[in-house]
Amino acid sequence: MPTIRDIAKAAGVSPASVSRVINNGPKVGAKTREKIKRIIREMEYQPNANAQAINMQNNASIGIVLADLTDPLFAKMAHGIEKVAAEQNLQIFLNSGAFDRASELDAIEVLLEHRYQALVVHSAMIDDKTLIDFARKVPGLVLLNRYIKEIEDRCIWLDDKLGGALMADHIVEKGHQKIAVIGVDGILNNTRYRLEGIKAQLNKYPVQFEVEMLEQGAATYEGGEVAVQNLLARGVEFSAILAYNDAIAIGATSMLKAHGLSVPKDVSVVGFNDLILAQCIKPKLTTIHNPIEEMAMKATKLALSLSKNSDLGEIESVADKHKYVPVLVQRHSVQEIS
Amino acid sequence: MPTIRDIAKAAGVSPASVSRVINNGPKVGAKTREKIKRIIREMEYQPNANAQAINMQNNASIGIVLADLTDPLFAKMAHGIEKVAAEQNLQIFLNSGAFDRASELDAIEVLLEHRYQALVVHSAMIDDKTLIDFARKVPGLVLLNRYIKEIEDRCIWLDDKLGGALMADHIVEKGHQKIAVIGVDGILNNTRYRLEGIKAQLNKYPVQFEVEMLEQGAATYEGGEVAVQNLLARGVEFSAILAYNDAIAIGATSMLKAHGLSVPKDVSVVGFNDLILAQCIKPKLTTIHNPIEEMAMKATKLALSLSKNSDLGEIESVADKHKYVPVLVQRHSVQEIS
DNA sequence: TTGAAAGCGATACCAG
DNA sequence: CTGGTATCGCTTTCAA
Repeated sequence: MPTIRDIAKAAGVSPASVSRVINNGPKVGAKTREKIKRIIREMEYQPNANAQAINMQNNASIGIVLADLTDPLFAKMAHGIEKVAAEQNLQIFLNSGAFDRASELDAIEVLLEHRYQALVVHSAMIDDKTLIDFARKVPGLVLLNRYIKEIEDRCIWLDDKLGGALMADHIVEKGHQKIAVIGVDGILNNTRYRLEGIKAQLNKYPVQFEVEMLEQGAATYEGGEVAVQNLLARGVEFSAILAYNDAIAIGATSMLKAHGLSVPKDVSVVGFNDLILAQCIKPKLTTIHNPIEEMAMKATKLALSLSKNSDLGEIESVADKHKYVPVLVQRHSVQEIS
Repeated sequence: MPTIRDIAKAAGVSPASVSRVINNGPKVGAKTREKIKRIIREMEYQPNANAQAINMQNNASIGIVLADLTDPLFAKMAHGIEKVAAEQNLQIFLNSGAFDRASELDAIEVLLEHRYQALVVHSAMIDDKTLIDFARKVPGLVLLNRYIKEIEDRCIWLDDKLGGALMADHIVEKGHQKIAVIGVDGILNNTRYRLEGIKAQLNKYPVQFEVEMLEQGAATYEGGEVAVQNLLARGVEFSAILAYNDAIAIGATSMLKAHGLSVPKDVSVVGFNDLILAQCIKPKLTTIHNPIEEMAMKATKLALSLSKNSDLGEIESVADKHKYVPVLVQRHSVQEIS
């Protein structure tokens, strides 16, 4: 693999000139430039990005950490990030954490060791304190889909509480009183906030939320199945289910059917996220739209601008610009009852 | 950000010793080692991976290029790669191509510039010739989900022709004669091979494949919808649909329903890939299982071993180890007719 | 066991 | 315009 010096030698110039050509710098004669370009092509020279990075004291591409590649929400996030990266002609380096604290930490650390200046982090398992430390240390680090008060100007998050309230509101308005909720295990705050939203909203009506109505499990199709199975096994009565996400909702639907219960006739179901999945099944799922792609784009832009210009004081209220609002999408999995 | 020299100074030793400690090298006294470690922790020193890479002439992590992050198959691939990366305690750097020749090329190029030695590439838009060139140049490059004869020892692929044959076989055995096929646009060979498999198998029966039975479109849910719409609009008669993938199959199913046609009563549908999606819908989709995760794991291991040991001659027949076989999964979207 | 010093591949300043 | 060269942060002989 030829180096810049090999090229220089072959072209009969100095490495300095070659470097100028590589970086489209000025101060190179037209013929010299052409000649160097030719040699570069002929020798199939490829600049060593590591050597470049070591000099420029930074890494131009943008680094991403995602909690879990198998989460379907991931595709939308990644897509959003990709969009703005493409716009700016930047590469993205993605390092996944596989839903495990140690590997999430590892992923961030590796990105830092490579000196990426703009970091978009979607962490599910790392505690607030550690993330705050990282954020303080790295000006271009932005947290996607997570809210931490102390560094809210570095977070892009969804108003999960509102999301929960939206679900509760809708289902109560449709006349439901016995409402089961399927949440997920883990330290994610999303689930906690959504639950809070649900409870708070329910309490505004003469509908109380009882703990036995809550089932926790995995955030997957299978998780939805077992949750319903447990609910049924425990003999709790319900005419509606509010699920933590679409996959759970769909798993729940399928298990209900297996038990002879039809959706929405016998049980209404509400999902969350509004992934494409929600529109593929019958009945089409009523769910909460999660603008995660926009959020990802925003996070990326923010990380990029912070990494370049760490002292650019934000004037506007952070909450206005960084908190995104979920909206209810009515489809056919909820039925009005008397 | 402290450098190795800062640490050395603070510890009153030479950078050489610090380097040895960082790399768990030998030849460092126990107390010296401890002292250095302490200082490293205190000063929050993080080695500069770029500087390391420049010296070691290579990049230990493994690089991945994926054609399109939004493809659901991607999650499974990524997961497979991730699994073996985690086993070996390696990081993965993913660079996505967004289904566009230029960005796929870019993605590979960037990875090469960073001197990643092990590369797993899932390219959909780059032509054979270019990929062959890359493969010749980079010993640790492996093509996932693609077959190129000239470099078949560097490819991990699915027997798409067999996949097509499996579909055809099953549907004909169930008594179908009028069989529509939904393929996809683009230069992917998968679709071509599957189609060949379908045709070849059909021809073994007294069932001819007619061009008007073929519809091409996007490899998505929406693609399936419009394909069915076109089929119907063109007035072609069919009792079965073989789809390029599950998403298309599901989109097709939904559009059929919209036209008052029920699956599998009026029309049988067969998908491809066997993603989780296939089991979430009603009726559960009969499809071809695609062992993409295993394939991804194999590709990763291969890339890793090639990058380390480029002259390790493979003894076994490549085709036996690199060609994966699809298998039919019968569920409920196909009905026997007389 | 330790340190001095020569690279690794590229950039950029300073002369010419 | 062009070239020499110090430098970036780290690894790795080679001596001591």
